[in-house]
Amino acid sequence: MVQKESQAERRPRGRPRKVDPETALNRARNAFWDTGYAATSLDDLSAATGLNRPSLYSSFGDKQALYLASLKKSRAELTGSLTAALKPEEPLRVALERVFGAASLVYTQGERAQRGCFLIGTAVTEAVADPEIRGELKGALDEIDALFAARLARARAAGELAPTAGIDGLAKLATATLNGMAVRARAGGDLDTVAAFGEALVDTICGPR
Amino acid sequence: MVQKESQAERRPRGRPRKVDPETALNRARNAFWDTGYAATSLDDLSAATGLNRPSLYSSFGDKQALYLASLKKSRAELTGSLTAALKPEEPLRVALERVFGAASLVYTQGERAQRGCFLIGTAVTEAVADPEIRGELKGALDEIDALFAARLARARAAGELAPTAGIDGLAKLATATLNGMAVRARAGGDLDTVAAFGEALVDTICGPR
DNA sequence: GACTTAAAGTGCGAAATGGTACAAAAAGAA
DNA sequence: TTCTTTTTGTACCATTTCGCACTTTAAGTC
Repeated sequence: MVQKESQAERRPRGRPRKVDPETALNRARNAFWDTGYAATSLDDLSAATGLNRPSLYSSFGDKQALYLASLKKSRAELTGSLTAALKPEEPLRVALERVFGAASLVYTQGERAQRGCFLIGTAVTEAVADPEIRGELKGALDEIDALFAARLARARAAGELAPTAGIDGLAKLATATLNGMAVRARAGGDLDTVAAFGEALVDTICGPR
Repeated sequence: MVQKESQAERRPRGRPRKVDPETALNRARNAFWDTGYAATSLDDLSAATGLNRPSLYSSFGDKQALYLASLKKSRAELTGSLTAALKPEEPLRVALERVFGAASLVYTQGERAQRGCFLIGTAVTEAVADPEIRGELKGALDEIDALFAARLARARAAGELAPTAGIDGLAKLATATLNGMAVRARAGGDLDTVAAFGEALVDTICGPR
């Protein structure tokens, strides 16, 4: 039988949660984002989320499961916002500038220090030893390649790019540029330094302004 | 007084080393390369080098010092081979193809799995929490930018590039491409996949073949 | 052969880490 | 009020980890 939810704040049965799983996951992800998977202890995660270890376990499983949930969420957010930012109703240059401008801002934010992209900053190191993380990372990167390629193909069809433009190659260059920006942000490069990568790529694809 | 070394294999005073520091450092670096700084324990390093923990300590200091030595060595090797590969006597395309071809090969090698670039695979994660690692990483990246930029400026002066070409931007794109290739390799991308990034960049800079 | 030097090897200890068993608490349901 | 349900909180355990004190070994030197 389907339960009817007359009101959204219908309380479940037992003791109420101290913090809802969504924000707990966000906080845990922030902890991983700062220090990486291996260097982030369960005590760190407990302090970051406000949940003690047993509560973390009952909500997310062990440390690796919690990290994988963070990783999948980041991947979903990333591809989602990229899809939205690349919307085809605008000129290619506008879309690309929005993508790389937004990336510059996000990558150079952070309380402790600039953190770059979650995937680049945390999953890349773990990918060699953990096949599941590796697969998730590869899936995300391939997806980003495909999103750029689709948008570039559309631009070429609209006459914004030369008919001979190598769509797949340019798309890979766009993904690599995002990667390079994330790396540079974590290395401490300031906003202008990071943004310069995006501008260089946009100029390369769309021609100098 | 300067000590005269009549023969190169002049033995020092005490018990001979089981393994010379150079190869020990290489082996330790390999261990870090696979699993990253945080996830590589002193026992792992001991097993990898063949030295027990006290010997590691007396030779290199603590774990962080050993890692920093690995990092600095990798940086030196990287900039050194990049300088050599970019030698100006050849056409720009040849030099760039050698750089990115060699990177593809190196990045997709590894016993456990493909390991990419040492800096990207290990230092990027640690850079946020460790200012010393961050500084070393930033120094390496800026140096790579500068090496590419110098070579591109020379090519432009030689008429291989348009006089209007944005040297600094293209150099940053080249560095970002290397970063992206390292990321992709660690994500499990095969040699052709990784090499495609380099080819896309070379075509972009030098024009399609 | 006795002495010195420098490295290897053994073993310990304090702390941190991942994980869990079990009790206490906070809510709704009967 | 009593019972059920679900989460929180406490305490604990086994293992790992980093680091070091101390002994032993292998060489050269006198």
